[in-house]
Amino acid sequence: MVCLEHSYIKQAAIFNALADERRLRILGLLKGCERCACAIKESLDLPQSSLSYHMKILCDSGLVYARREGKWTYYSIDRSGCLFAAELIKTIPAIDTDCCSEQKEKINE
Amino acid sequence: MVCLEHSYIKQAAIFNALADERRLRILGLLKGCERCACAIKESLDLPQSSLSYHMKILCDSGLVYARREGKWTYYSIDRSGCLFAAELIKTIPAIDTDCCSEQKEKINE
DNA sequence: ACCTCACATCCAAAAATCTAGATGTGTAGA
DNA sequence: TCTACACATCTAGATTTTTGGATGTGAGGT
Repeated sequence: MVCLEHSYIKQAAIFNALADERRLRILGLLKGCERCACAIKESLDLPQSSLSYHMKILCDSGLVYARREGKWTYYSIDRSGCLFAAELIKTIPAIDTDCCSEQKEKINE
Repeated sequence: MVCLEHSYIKQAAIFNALADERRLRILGLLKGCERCACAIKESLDLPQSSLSYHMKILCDSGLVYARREGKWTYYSIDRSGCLFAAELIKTIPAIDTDCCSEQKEKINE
């Protein structure tokens, strides 16, 4: 059983990685295909250092996986990280609500 | 069919609302039960104006619903907003990947 | 009408994030 | 070993976000 209380900071890091238009665009580019930094850089038209900055945020959050091959770095979606993120967000709407049942009774009055 | 390309900004706003430890904590408090601002304020030990600021971000993102009753404002999870967010994040891991099939063939060589 | 309460909004300062040029690091080829 | 390349990291400045006290607003209560 995971203690959500102590993982809010980690959760926030994941959502923060998703909270940027360019990073979402990068994730879109990585859908299904590994790409090297230079390819992403050209697609998004970003300075190299800026791309590197955003890639680091995505990798640190666990959403993206980086693989070094010679001079190139290939990035790809980290499936397990993304599945974790999807699980996280599923817990938020709280479709199955058990707390505050007394309040529900109030509403039903 | 939704054009994801043009909705990255809206998506980013939703994830941005989730990209903060305190806001996640607030969503945790709201799981299943409506709460008034003062209750949340006491749980999180935040100045009133600061709480109001975070509640506005959550409401603007569509994740939380605010209801006025007399002097009090009651907040609750906006289920449809959260379901939309869950749908969004589901599209990111790209479990079903169709693009770049030529690259997959390369890998299989 | 006046007061208080619950909350929203304003505002200036503080903190965090982002940008992009400069520099550093590791790899590969000559 | 020298050079070029691909990318990471550093850095200072720009921009954005957050904070929290002050103030505004609307709903009761007296």
